[in-house]
Amino acid sequence: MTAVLEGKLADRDAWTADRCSIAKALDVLGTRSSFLLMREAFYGGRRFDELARRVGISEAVAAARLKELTAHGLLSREPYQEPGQRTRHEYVLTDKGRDLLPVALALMAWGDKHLAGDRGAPLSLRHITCGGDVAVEVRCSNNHDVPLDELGVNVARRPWR
Amino acid sequence: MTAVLEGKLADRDAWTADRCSIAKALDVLGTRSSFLLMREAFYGGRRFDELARRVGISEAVAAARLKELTAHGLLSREPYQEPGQRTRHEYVLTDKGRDLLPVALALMAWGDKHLAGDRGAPLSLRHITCGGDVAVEVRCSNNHDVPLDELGVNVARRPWR
DNA sequence: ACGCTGACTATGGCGAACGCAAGTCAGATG
DNA sequence: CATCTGACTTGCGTTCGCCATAGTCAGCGT
Repeated sequence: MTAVLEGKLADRDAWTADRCSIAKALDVLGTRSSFLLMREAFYGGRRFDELARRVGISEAVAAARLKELTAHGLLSREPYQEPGQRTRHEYVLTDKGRDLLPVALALMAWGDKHLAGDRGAPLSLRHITCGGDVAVEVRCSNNHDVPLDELGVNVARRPWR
Repeated sequence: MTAVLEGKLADRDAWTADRCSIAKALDVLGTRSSFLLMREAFYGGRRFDELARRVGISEAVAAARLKELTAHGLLSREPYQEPGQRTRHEYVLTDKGRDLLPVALALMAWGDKHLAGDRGAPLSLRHITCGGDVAVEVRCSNNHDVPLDELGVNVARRPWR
């Protein structure tokens, strides 16, 4: 019960996953603290010490991770000023960072299902404009739910250039 | 532009994400090598040295990670025997491991979009029973696509007990 | 000019993750 | 019985991620 490797991929010894996007993504989000900082950004966290505190990491680590995340373009460091306060910087989600939402929610859903204790999932998600429950789904363009054994993996055709 | 924290969650100082399922999931899948081993399992990898080689990690690390992944119930270690060969063990996906598919595909999609080089996404996915392209989507029960700013986050009601 | 505060930086130390190289072990084959 | 091979284990050294503590720095308010 695995994915179906099609075309050239069928011969498992004829290729390696060296350009794998999963591996590249893990290089960017390699650490627990990076990912949890993104979680806080989704929840609206913006200020340095707030992010560090909520994630539960030291300020030194927060500084290092935030530097990486901004360097990779997941967050951007923007100046802001509260009245009567001096200019400071806040960390806001970029489009690239926002696109991680399905990853975060998929991970949350998996944890809710398989790791939550007796008390079940701590949070629930709903679509505020219609009230419906929210889930992450693997779907095809004909709107079928796609289980692993119906997932075909191919070498992508080279985009025209 | 963030998620909408509703109910008790609205006061960001009144709670911490201490039971967060994302954090728990990251504790299990904390390392790059763990996750890449799961990727290989999705692709059908089963044997020890095959998994280690394809992920590109040393056998020592592979042994340690596979032990963790089986302990956490994402893989199970099953005996098998090829004709004329002695009994060996292979690592096969459990339901719990298979449920990580949305996470893996979401991560792949993100990497494809934001990290792939000039040559674009290396792999493409299709639904083998209908031919449609496959994607990971954040959807509500009324089938709307849910962007971050329409995502409401609430404290889950305690399941009855 | 001085203090205060938020946002970092610096230093030291620890354990975890990893690679490399070498060693072990079980059992089918000859 | 000796060999061979896949599946590990062991040992060593390095790097990484992290914490704790302490220090720096900028600029607003007084």
